[in-house]
Amino acid sequence: MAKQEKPDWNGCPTRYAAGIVGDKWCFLLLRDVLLHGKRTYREFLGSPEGISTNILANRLAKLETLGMLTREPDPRKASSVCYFPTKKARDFLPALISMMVWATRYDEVTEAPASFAKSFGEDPKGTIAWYETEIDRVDQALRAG
Amino acid sequence: MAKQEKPDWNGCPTRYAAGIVGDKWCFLLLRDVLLHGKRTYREFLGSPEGISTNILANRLAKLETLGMLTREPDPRKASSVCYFPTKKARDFLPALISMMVWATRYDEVTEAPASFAKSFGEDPKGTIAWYETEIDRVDQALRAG
DNA sequence: CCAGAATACTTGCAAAATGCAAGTGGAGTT
DNA sequence: AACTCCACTTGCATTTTGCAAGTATTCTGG
Repeated sequence: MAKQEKPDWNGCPTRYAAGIVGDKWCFLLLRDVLLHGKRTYREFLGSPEGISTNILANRLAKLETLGMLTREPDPRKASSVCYFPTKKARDFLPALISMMVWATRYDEVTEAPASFAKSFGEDPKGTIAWYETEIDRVDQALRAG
Repeated sequence: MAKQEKPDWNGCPTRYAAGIVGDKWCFLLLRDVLLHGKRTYREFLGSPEGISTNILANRLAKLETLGMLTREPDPRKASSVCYFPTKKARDFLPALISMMVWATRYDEVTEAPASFAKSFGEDPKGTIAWYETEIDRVDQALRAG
């Protein structure tokens, strides 16, 4: 009557994060949504990494399924679609910024100014709040039509 | 005489991070090294996600190339090998913990106790210092032979 | 109202990455 | 000398990716 050992695939928070962020394209899409104010398919396609159209469609669907994005018609134009970050995605901001701070330190060709890491180190909450405000600005402008 | 536009593949810190962490297996190996004190091939193989041997070898080499791990003979046994986290890897701890805090909030079957996120929220530096101490303990014990 | 452009995808296919099982080679142990 | 343990490597079938082309719906200008 030994208790069934299930393969330990649930429960580990790192593994949970890896399931979402442990994919280059999902990771970069989150950057585009959270940091660069991108919301449409066309904007995502325009990112310098050059994601291909089928992969983009696949990852947008994945991120929607995972509760990171919501897919809504563009109020400005019915033929267009917007992907908005959910609260779950916005709450990922501190982790994303943490990774940027780390990368800024170790990527010798980084574009990010040293002041970025410094300001986050001095006032993490303020830095995050600033990005949240930017997200609100973009989304409110869009939803207003 | 237009200046050559290079495809903007360098410089973005998020992209730099994505190049390392935007891979499920690298991500989980960093967890094993930084959080679970694993150092040998055999220990990594034992993780519940079940990485296969060729992929493990490939990712260990990748992480070594990226300066996240150093490969050294095991002082206890010359036929064995240890992978130690570099400073660059250790400096990734805050980001990793940030992601765990986020995952703990959104993974409804998380194993992590609520107290974990709470203690990190109240004293992030202390939490990170605690993990650093653990890493030192493991590595010093190993290197002592 | 209609031709052409724009947007958000889908499809097909070749190339690359992955997962699995089995094998290799060297050191330690009996 | 035989056996075991460890850290990989190899071969091969399956899956995922990247690229190019195509489709359906919605604007836009004349």
